[in-house]
Amino acid sequence: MTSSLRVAFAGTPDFAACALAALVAAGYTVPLVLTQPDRPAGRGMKLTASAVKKLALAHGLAIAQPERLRDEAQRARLTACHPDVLVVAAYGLILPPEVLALPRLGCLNIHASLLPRWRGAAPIERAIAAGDPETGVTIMQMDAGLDSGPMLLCRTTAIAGDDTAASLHDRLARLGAEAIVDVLARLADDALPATPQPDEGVTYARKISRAEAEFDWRRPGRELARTVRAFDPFPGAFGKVRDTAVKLWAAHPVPERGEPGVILRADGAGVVVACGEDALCVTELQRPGSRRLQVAEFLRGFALTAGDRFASPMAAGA
RNA sequence: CGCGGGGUGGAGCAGUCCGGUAGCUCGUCGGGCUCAUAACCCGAAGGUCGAAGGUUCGAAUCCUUCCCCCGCAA
Repeated sequence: MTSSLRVAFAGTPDFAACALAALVAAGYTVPLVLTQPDRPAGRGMKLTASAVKKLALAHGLAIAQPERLRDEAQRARLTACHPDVLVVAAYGLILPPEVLALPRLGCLNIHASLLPRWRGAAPIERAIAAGDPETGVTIMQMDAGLDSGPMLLCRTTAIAGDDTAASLHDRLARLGAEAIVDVLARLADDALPATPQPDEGVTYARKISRAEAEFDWRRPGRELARTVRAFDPFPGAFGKVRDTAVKLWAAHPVPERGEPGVILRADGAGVVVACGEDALCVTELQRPGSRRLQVAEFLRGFALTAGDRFASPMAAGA
């Protein structure tokens, strides 16, 4: 690799780390890596470095972890490293206009959806939950809006019936990494036209909240089944039975009917819960303190039977 | 010191508060019943009760330290 591009990087979680790894592997000079400050996280709330920071440390790259980028002082190190381009992936900070204008070739963002669909925070989860047949990654030139900049390159992938947020995340992270390397190679040749995002088809992928992880059983089983996959591994769809929050990790819709939330059957084949339309057959679950278990094993330690019912969060909140 | 649950034959759990060498469901193996079966009946194998130390005549059970798994909260 003989590229002379100086590629600064800004990102935080695994999705971003995957891209950074690809840039390093491709031989680019990465003069500075921006990532979120270490935060208390996980059990014990210990201060934890981001995935990007760990990778940067492993490669001996310079790291900056500003709280914000509004002040000149906070941008000092970025300015000083004179990047040709700044690659941004799931960074978690708003880039002010001054930063967007700083690199000679601008700022490129790796976004995990086929823009303009699913702009925003949780594109992977929303695409699965919505039942999209396919999704992908988009490399775009960043502008002042939220994921609204002109597109340089898209890579698509079909969403399989058994894809979870985890599996799709990993696939998109790899696609994104390949795509950004591809774009940078062509960017140098100035051979990459930017396509403005169409006004049609814009949707926003709002952040996944804990509240929506608790199932409203009045929704169709088909939707709930997709949500189970969309919320795996985080935050994990769950329902409350016998005063216990039971997480649902695998489920499929079945053509049965009943009062929403009521368990129609519970055996080694699955726990069948009635929904708004059809029913949901849950085949992998987890109770607090325990691990994920296949139904048969789960039922040995937590006896659910026909007639038990999952609580309805909406009714309780009203 | 963020809060909390748990590690018991291959799997999932009970027993731990009120110490006395372990039980349930399932699986496995053998036999039986049956046209047949993932069903049913009879029998068997299989556990240093996460690790180390301590208290005790005696510890899965009480005390100390450590390792591992997980839920909440971020």
